[in-house]
Amino acid sequence: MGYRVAVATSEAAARPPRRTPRQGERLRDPERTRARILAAAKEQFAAHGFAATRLSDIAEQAEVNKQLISYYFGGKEGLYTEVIAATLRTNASMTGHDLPLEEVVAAFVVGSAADPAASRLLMWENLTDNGQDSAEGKAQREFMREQVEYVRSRQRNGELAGDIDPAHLLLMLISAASAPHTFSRIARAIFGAEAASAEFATTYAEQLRRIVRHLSPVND
Amino acid sequence: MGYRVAVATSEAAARPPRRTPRQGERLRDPERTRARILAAAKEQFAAHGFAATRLSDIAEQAEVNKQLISYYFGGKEGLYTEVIAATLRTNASMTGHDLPLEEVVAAFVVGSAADPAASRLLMWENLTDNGQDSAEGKAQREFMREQVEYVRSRQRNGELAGDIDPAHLLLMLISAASAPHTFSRIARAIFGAEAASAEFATTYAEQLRRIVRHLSPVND
DNA sequence: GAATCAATCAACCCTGAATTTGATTAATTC
DNA sequence: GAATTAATCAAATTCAGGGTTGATTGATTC
Repeated sequence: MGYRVAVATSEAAARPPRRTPRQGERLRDPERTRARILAAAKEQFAAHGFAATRLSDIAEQAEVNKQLISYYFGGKEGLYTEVIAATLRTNASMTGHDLPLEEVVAAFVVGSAADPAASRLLMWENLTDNGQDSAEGKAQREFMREQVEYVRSRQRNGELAGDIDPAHLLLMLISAASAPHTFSRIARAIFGAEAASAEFATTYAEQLRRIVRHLSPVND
Repeated sequence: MGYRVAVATSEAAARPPRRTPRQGERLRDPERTRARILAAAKEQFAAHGFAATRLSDIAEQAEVNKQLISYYFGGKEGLYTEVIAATLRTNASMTGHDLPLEEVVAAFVVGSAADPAASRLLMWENLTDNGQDSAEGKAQREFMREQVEYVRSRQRNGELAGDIDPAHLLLMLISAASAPHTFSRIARAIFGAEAASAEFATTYAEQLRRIVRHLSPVND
C-alpha cells in the first residue's frame, strides 16, 4: 500500500518514444525498470521458488537498485503476487480452443516448453498450496470447469472413450504435459541433458498426441 | 563433520528394550530423538520446502531441543540430505515388479497417496534441480533405466502399442500418478477438497489403469 | 529557467533464523 | 559409587536478507 504504480499510459503513442539508453548514459524510465524487475523476478522465482529467492539477486539481474523493488511493488510479497498474476493471465489467455484434444495437449506441451519459467512458477505455487483457496482460487476453479467441459464436449464428439472421466483425464494431462520441466530431474535421469531442449518438446508432444489418440473409442 | 551418528546397533536386541518414557518423566534416547527429528523434518520439508522450513519448527514438532539437530545431523543441510536419502531409499525399495503395467501404475498412485509427504518432497527436490547431476544422480539414472527396461519388456509382451516409446511413457506416468499431490491446487480446483482424500486415490488409480489399458495394441 | 514531482541510489537498521558455546545431567563403565 | 562419556538444554553469537530513510538528480510543468 502506498507504493508507486507506474500506470501504463492508456495511449501508448502519447508520450515521446523512449529511446533505449546508450551505454554509460543513465536515464530514468519507470516502465522500463518495472518491466525489468518483473522479468528478472519471474526468472528468479521460477528458478528457486519464493523463499529461496533473494531480492538482491533480482535487482542485480535486472540491473536496478534493489530499493526500487519496494518502491514499485511494496516488497517481496507484492512482487511475487504480481508475477504470479501475470503468469496466470497469459496462461489463461492462450487456450487454443476448437482443436481436437490431442492438438490442444500437444500445443500445451510446446507452449510450456517455450516458457519453462511459467510452468515452474506454477509448480512452485502449487507446492506452496496451503489447502485453502485464495482470492484467485475462484477464477482458477472457473477456468478448470471450462476445461473439463471442453474435454467432455470432445467426448460427446466421439473423440474420447466412454470409460474415461474428463476431469480425471484433465488432471493427468496437465501434469503429464509439464513433466519435462517440472520433473526435470527425472527427465534428465531418463533422457540425459537433451530433455531440456526444444526438439525434445516436439517429440514429447508427439508421444502425448499418440497416447491421446489411443483413448478414442475403438471398441467402446 | 564431527557430529554424532547414533549408530543403529547392529543387533537390535543387544541393548535393553527401551520403554517409552512415561509422562513427565525425562529420558535420554538418541535413537528415538534422531527418529523424531527425521520424521518431523520430513513433514516440514515436504510441506514448505527446504528454504522456507525453520529448524525451530522441526524441533518443536519433534518435541526436541533445537540444538540437537546440529548435534545429530550437523545442521539444516545435513538433515535435509538425510531426509531425501531416506525417502529415495524407501521409494526405490517398493517397486512391485512382475505385475502388468497398469497395476504397477495403480500401485504407484495408491502408494504415493499413502505417503504424500514423499511425493511432495521429491517434487521440491526436482524443482530445486540445478541442472547438474549430483552424487545420487547416478543411482537415479540407473533406477530409471531399469524402469524403462521394465516398460519395454511389457511392450514386447504385447501389453503396449508399438507406437509408444517406453521412456516417454514412463515420464508421463510418473508425473500423472503423483498429480493429485504435486498439483494439489489444480486438483482442488477441479475436484474440490476431496482430491486429498484416500478414496480419491483409488478412483484416480482406476482411471489411470483404464488409460494404460487403452494403450494396448488393438489395431497396431 | 525556476519550481515541483518522480525516479533513483546508497547507507543504515532490524528481525528471524542458523549455528556456536558452555554448562548440566543421564547413562555407562570399572 | 566415582569417573567418564554421551545426550540434552539454554543462552549468546552471527549473519543474511528484507525493509526503511534521507539525500540526490532527472524529468516535467508553467
